[in-house]
Amino acid sequence: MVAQKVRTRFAPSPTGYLHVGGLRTALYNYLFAKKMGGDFIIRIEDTDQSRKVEDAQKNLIKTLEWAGIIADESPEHGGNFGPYVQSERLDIYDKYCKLLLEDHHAYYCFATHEELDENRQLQIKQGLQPKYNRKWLPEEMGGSIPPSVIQKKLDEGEPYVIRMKVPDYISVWFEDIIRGPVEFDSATIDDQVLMKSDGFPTYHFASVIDDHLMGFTHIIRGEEWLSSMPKHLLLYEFFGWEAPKVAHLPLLLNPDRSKLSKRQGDVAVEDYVRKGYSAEAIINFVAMLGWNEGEGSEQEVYSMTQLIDKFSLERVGKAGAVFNVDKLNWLEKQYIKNRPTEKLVAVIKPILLAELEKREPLMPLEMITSETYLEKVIELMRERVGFEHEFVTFSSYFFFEPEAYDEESVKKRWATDTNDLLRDFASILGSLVEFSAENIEAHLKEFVAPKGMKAAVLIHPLRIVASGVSFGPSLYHLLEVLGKETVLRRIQVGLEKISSSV
RNA sequence: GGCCCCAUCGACUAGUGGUUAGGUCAUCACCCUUUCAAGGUGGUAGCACGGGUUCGAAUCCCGUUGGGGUCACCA
Repeated sequence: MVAQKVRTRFAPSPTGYLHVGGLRTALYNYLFAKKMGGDFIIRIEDTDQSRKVEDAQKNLIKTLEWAGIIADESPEHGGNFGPYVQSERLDIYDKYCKLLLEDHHAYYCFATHEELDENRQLQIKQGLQPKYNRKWLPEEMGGSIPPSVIQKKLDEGEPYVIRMKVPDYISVWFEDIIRGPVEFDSATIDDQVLMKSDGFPTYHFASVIDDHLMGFTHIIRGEEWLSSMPKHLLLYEFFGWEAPKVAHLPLLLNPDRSKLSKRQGDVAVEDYVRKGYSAEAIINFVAMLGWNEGEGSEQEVYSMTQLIDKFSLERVGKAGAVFNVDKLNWLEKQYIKNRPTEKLVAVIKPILLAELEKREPLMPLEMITSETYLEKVIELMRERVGFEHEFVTFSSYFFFEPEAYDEESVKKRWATDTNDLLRDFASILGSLVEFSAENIEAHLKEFVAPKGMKAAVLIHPLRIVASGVSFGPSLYHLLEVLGKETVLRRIQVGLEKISSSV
């Protein structure tokens, strides 16, 4: 037998942003499909019209693509199994629902919301599991409603839903790729609504039909679906279809181990994008939340290609994983450290240009926006920033004059003779022909030595007047990159501002 | 509450009967150093508990506890 081509799907509902948990589900589906040489498909589950959000579909797909998860078939790019939006497949669900009705696997239910609620309350009060009481189960299916009554209601145009009839006294068993065998008693399964009164199918019904029709070989989804698996299995059985293999992923957790939610931090991928995390770091991070290569591997940094190469569902863990931002931050730094300079230049330049819309530099515009200048800034800063945008925001003194001087540092580093020293050394700097780090260092040491002072007495004040802050790259290199003109100006300005405040 | 799933350092995890229980993040100390990073070295820290099975259990079985999910005309 020729193995069929693997097909997996990510099936979000267009109700808003892409959740990081959703990103991981999509990623695992994608990795598995690509690893197996198969296809990854995006399907939109918009059967709840009331929760539909404008543009959500577009944003979902856009965000996935930003992350590097490109679908082989999707509502945006088409494919041979469309339409890929469930609201465009209504006639299909109708057709299959009729089949179920004919085969007595489903029945009309005219119960009102009030009735259902009442019933539920009663059952809860009695300590029972809330379940539909099958009041509308027709005679021919073992219930008490004669066909004529149903027909009459139908003729009168009474609103109704269609429910599946869960067989009594059976047990539903399946093998989860991640969890192994799982078993349910049919007594615990409700007669799930298949078609809602607005004519739309429920998730359970639509996804089973689509998963079959679209030819998916593997269903990889969150653990929250595990308990509805038996319903889906029953539907496959009703239709006589072979069920796809399933894998239920462990959930992503808050630091307090509850299900990952807002309130305790950001859950939208877009939030992390906005903060400046890169696709590589987020994908890498999310991939490791629940999966690892095993076999003694100690690799932490994986590219998408490597992930595809190494991924396997068998190595996905069973327990929920806490979304720990510390490690994400560390990964982001790893990527910045190793990203090619020209790539960083390309990213930083637009950020700088945007900043230049808001702030006026004193340094020559051509200079600070030039590639060679940006390359130097990157060289000095790449091991000191946590995000790409920090090349501009965290070390803005490479582009703009310091607006203030860190008070505590001034207090700590300024002695009575500091201003004089600074002034004297400025004139030495002014006379330098070669304004290089080595040369600056040599002259500074020469200047300080005969006075019996340590270089630090000048180094720290110089850094503060040059940058406004007490931390940063090597002072000598900082000065070199800034250039003589800027350095002299900043010393001058710094002396004025600081002496007036000290 | 019923049903289902899960359980190794604070976090992510390696580990599938015999290991000084390993790695990474975080944390602490030291080194490097003009600062901040980066880097280096070292440290603190874990098998939830109780029973079995076995010569021997983190590993297998049962129970307890704890956590989570789910019980909608939402997905």
